[in-house]
Amino acid sequence: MTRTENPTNPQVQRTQSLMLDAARTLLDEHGPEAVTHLRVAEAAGVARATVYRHWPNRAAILLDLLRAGADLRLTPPRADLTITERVTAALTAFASALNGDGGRTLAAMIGLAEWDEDVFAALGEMTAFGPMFLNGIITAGIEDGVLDENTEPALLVDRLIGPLYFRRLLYHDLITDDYIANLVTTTIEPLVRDG
Amino acid sequence: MTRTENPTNPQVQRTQSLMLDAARTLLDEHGPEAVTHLRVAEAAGVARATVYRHWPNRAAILLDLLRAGADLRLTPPRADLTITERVTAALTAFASALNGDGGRTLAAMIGLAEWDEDVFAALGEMTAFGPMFLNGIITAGIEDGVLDENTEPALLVDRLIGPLYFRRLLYHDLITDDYIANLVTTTIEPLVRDG
DNA sequence: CTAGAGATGATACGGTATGTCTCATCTAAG
DNA sequence: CTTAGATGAGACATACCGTATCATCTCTAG
Repeated sequence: MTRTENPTNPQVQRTQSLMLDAARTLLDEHGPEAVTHLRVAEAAGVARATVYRHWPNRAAILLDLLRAGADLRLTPPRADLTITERVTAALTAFASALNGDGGRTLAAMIGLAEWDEDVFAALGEMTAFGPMFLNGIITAGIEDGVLDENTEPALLVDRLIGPLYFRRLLYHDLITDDYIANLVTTTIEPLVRDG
Repeated sequence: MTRTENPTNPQVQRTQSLMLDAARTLLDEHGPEAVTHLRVAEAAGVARATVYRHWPNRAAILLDLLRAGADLRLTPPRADLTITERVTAALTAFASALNGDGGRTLAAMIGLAEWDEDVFAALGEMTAFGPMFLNGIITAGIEDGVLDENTEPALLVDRLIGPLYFRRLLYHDLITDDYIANLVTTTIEPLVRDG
């Protein structure tokens, strides 16, 4: 088995792209256990040996797949919005990722991360940005005197994001705008100075 | 393959218990993918055919395993406690389940439930009791006039339990009493009448 | 206690997946 | 055009899977 080494080679990029697309479809439709060298090769129209040349084992395929799923893009918070509006915007972007393919990917990662530290690390990278982003909004709110000064940003982030994960992962619910609005109102409002 | 039929037979109970113990160890140590007929048979000191006689496929083994993990026992809420104390007690019991083997079982189920509706149903059964229990405490609090009358019990349950799942599943954190205390205080206090 | 029903152990079998290897063919770049 | 490198096709040994058979063991009815 000669390993593939040159990532700039367009031939390599093309076959790798084919395989990753096939692997992603397999993951979405049948779960992590379906992502196997044989099935990826068949789905991608590629020789089985080629899949082995790119990834020595199944975990490596999944890792590449999961890392690519970490494309949560949040627009910077606009200064002209209230703290409630800024938090709502962040959670809405977050929820749309959870409602889409990101939710399934996340569920798969949670199941794997418990026994695979590489997946756990990838899970950390993938999910770190959202909470960090929210933390920034909250910290700014405290410094600006808009939020109660005794607020613990980290805990508040958990209290805002936790319910979204909870509903998505355990009930397979879609997160609606109404849900986010109620969550933000009940969670943030008591912390807003005066009001 | 002659299927095993009589569950009262002590011989059946003994071998089944051996196999389930072995399967649980495999699940805890190596994850759901390690729970296979062959490995269960080897670990249990049982013939491979016997494992097939009890469960036709791997999903069936996992289901029996996961269902057995749903033994969350909560003591009835005591009337002499405040609403905060009652919620804290419930969350503490809940957290200790998450901190123990229940956390890994839950992570495994979340990963599987996305693509297996039987596991999803089992997940629902397993996790329904905690929220229902909390919901009862909260509803009683509202009826007694202790909590704000505009409180939505279902959302409040999400806001209390969601953060626990979030920290356990995504960060592999142990849930401490301090964390629960802070969570309950910040979440419940604004809803308590007068105070 | 004994006889019979049922459960298990041991083993065999075909089918399939896995991981590696070889070599012919194809593609990209000088 | 030439050549290094990547892929396709297939072979190969190994391992796992699901099923079947039959002897042996265990429980229970009588």
